[in-house]
Amino acid sequence: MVTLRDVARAAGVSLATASRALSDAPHVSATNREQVARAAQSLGYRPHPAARALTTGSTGTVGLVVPDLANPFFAAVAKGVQARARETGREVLVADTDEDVTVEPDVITRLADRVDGLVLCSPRMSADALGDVASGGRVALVNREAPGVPSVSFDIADGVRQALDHLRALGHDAVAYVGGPRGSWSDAERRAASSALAGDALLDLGSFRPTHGGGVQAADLALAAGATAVLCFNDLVALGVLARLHARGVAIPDDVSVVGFDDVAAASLVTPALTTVAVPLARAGREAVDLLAPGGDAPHRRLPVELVVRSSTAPVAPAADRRTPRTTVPRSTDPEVVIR
Amino acid sequence: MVTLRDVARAAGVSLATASRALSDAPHVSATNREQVARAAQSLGYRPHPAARALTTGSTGTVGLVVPDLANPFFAAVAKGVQARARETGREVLVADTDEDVTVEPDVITRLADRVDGLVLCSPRMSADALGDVASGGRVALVNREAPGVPSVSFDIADGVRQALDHLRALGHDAVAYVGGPRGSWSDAERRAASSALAGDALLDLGSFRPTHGGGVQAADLALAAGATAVLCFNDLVALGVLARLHARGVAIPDDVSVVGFDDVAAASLVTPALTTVAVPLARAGREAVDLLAPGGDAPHRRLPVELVVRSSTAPVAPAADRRTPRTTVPRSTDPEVVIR
DNA sequence: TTGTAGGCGTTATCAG
DNA sequence: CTGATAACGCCTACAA
Repeated sequence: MVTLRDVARAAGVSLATASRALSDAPHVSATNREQVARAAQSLGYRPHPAARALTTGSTGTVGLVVPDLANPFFAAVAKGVQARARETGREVLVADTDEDVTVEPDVITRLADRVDGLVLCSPRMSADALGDVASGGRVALVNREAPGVPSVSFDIADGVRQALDHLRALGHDAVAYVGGPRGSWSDAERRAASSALAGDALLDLGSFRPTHGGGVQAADLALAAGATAVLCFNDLVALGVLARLHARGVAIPDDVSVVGFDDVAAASLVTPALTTVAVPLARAGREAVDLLAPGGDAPHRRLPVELVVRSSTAPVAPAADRRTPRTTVPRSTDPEVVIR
Repeated sequence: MVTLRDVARAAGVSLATASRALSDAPHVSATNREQVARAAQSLGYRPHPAARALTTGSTGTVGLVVPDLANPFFAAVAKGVQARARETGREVLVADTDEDVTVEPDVITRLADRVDGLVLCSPRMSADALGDVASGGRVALVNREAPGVPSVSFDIADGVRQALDHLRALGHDAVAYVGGPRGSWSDAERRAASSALAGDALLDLGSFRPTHGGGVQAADLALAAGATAVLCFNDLVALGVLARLHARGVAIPDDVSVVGFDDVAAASLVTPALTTVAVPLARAGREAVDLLAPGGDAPHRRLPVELVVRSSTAPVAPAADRRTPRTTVPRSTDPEVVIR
């Protein structure tokens, strides 16, 4: 391995001068600066990260904690974090909690010592615990807000409003809400917004796992409740609703309209393409790493969202025109079912 | 910050003893060992990673380079890497090349100095370049093989065989292959296998981008070629094929059968559910981090794959029964289209 | 078994 | 402007 010592020797200067030259600090003659640069170049010198970290106290890496890397929502945020970190010359250390709240503190501590700052995406832990963590060093939240901790979240209330306005404009008066996990910050936001906007007009179907399966489960409830439109916690759930409604013989969007949240890649690829509230995931990731910079207080950035209307929503059909859902649904592994 | 020095002082022993005690090295009296442990515990001592790295030369982190974190294939591998690293007490530093071959070397060098080992997933760079990189330190490949470099890949040939056998058993004789990117190692594997197995009986549709869009494009070609079954480079492509065939009014699996590769999550959620070759992605990630251990030579592990038959494949229909594809396809944003 | 001391590669402080 | 030199926190011969 080639050290700064080697470079200094090759350039015929002292260690100190070499160091200053390379970190283009002031007080270095132009000639020396160049000598050193040349020597470093030709020797292929690369500063030792650990040594640098030891003296400066800065590691040049940011940490990222997500519940599940395989979830497209978090993957998108991770891409943003990664991209911004790279642009600013930092590396990113990721940790996946596997959706397990109880490991969050452990994961965070393990990472904390190795990074300059920590981006916590959708942490499930309590606001208090979050406060403690944040007091230990620079932390930024994504898709979660907590007092005293910088965060970048989304204007969920506005997203709900856009979705509801859209549905109302199409004539839907019986719209159901498929909730996300209890205790989830972003579900609370959606609920608060929707009840403020629609009040009792909204059929609350309850809380579901934020997965395809959760949507399947919710779809039957929506049907039983006589909903003509369904607003879902996220796209994965919406996809599950779509699949189940289809299996039960209800036409989308003719018989019922479905709206998702997030605008994950799959939303636009599915048939019918999903109407959903697009959320700037990657941008959130990028901004979060910028919030890690020591700048002053704890800003709460709220990114704008936008309803993208695709094919899963349409004007309400008169009740008489709606097919009645099948009560028996064929096994999904049976090829016969899936003909369309 | 609490250092080893503090712990030693609190325990009433020297630095060296404290160090030995904590790394449970031999030659430490039981009492001292316990004293130190207690002190460390109560002070909340955590060894400084950089300092440790500086002396030991080992960072306790593994690097992971993937083309695209948002691609479910790579996300699954990343989860495996992450899980295994965590189990073995290491952290993972990820880098996303954004599918850009030209940045691979740069990304790799930047990471190399900060990690004990590097997992390269589906690198696009040349075998030679790969060899150079690997010579610089411990490297393991995933979904790619190169002489002299440890790797874990998949038994692609067997996957192709299983898919082709399945299709043949269903009576398909006109099966088309939708290829992946030129120069891709795994596409080369598929091609080699399929031509060895089916020879001219297989209609080679050419190379396509390994995305939904690539599949859309390929679908029309498959129709024009009169294929009754389509084998795709991966699931994303297969999903594109499905969507396009559907849009053109051809029934799946009645009119044409479609097979994917990878068994990404979306494959089982879509309607009709996709028949595909399941590949142990997470396991590959895990095994790759195990290959990073200094053990001897350069093993090439080849993981078994398995065809999972779902609803996108069925026996060939007599030609007379097949609908003729639409020649005009409605805009995908038109809700009318997507009724099913 | 224990402690002392040197060194890992850098940066930063201080005299020159 | 430059060069010794002292940290940074930890590990590990080596000596006691």
